[in-house]
Amino acid sequence: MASDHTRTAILSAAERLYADRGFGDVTLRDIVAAADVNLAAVNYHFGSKDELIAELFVTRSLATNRERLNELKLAEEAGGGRASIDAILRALVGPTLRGCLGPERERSTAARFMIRASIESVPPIRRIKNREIDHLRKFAAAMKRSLPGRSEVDLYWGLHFALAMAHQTIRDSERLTKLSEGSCDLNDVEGVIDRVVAVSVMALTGGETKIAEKVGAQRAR
Amino acid sequence: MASDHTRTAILSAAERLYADRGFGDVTLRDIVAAADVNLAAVNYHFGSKDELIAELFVTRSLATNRERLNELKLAEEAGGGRASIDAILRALVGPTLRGCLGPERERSTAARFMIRASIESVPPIRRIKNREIDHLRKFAAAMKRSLPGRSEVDLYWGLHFALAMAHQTIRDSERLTKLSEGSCDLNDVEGVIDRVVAVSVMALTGGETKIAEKVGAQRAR
DNA sequence: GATAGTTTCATACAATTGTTTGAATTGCAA
DNA sequence: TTGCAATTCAAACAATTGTATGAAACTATC
Repeated sequence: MASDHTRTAILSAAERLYADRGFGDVTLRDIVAAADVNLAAVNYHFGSKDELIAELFVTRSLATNRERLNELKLAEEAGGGRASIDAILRALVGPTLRGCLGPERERSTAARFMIRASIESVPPIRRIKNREIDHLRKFAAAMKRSLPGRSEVDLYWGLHFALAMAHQTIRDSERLTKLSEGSCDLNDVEGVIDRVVAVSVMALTGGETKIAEKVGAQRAR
Repeated sequence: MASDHTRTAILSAAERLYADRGFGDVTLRDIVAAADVNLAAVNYHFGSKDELIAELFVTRSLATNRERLNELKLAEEAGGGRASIDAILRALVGPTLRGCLGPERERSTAARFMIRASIESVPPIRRIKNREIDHLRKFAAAMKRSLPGRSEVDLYWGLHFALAMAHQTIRDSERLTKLSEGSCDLNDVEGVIDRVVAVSVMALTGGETKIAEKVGAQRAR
């Protein structure tokens, strides 16, 4: 490989086009035109369109996961091996939200690409997301250390809900903005993170009896 | 229209195929083959493929919205015009979750179709979802009546988070099952609803000071 | 039972798409 | 320079897809 020029030109053109127009209506011809390379170059360098998309997604995905684990490590070190549940959840949802939210005009191509990936969910990306579980398991383990008294089921539900709130906020920030007529400030990223974390922490700690009673009562029906 | 036979055959074949195999790889030819009608029938009866998909989705969507509003009305009548926040949120997320969750083998075609629609988010469906805001506004109004002391921003966030938890649970129940190695019982639909509602209620009531402090502190940075 | 309107049908259209091919070009090492 | 591998290129391939067409079949009304 003399110089990655063609390869990187394809990658960045593809990321930008997918970010701008979605996976649905961007063709390889659009990409090679924007990258100013030959059509066959995509298959030569990546094998197929899906593998190109996959490479784009794994790159950004691994970066986010690294940030998450790094924040988790810092939190655990600060807590002498046991991080607070607040810090754990913050490490989980913080990098994703910071990466995708914020003033629309300031959003990087990478951010917009990841938002698209979150909304459209095309097959090659779905396949990769399915392998994300090992990564999440590390957070589940940390949560278990942080809240040893809590049942595993509750922890998993808490983790699930935290991710749900974060992802839906990314995916559908527009709806919340419209619904609230702009009064919910999605540009205040740290404020959003605080909200998601606060609710998640409450789900995992505050409502112990409440949830246990309700779910118990439900099951006994 | 002598008999809707062709029309309904197309609708139910399409719903089943989309439910089973997703929007991505079901063609009009697949649908007409399954419905045992002519290819041109789709364009004749629906105008276009997208309009067919739209009709499928609006039908199910309106049904869910009716259920939601009905539950809301019952709750408000029971509370003398002011429903409890618990009941409001239950009316919001209950119908959707009941419609889409439950034992996989017992799921109706309609349920599986709506799960697909939630996962794949194809353009005609996205367009319809964007018009859902008026419907949600009714729940926001009910919540406002139920929790007059709460700021509107908090209410919108609570509504947003409730829907986030419900939808992510539908969209990604598989991940939660795998992550928890089956210990999170997603077949206990009422139990799931209880969890979502309980967390949402806590988000809207329990943590008032906590969230206010945190968000406030954050904003002051 | 003729007629007008509706519905069905086979077929073709037109455009798009990812992929492949084989030759040309380039870059680098011997 | 020569030779070889890597890369680029134009062109074509092959398959799919939604849609349009115009004739045929059907239905119900008068």
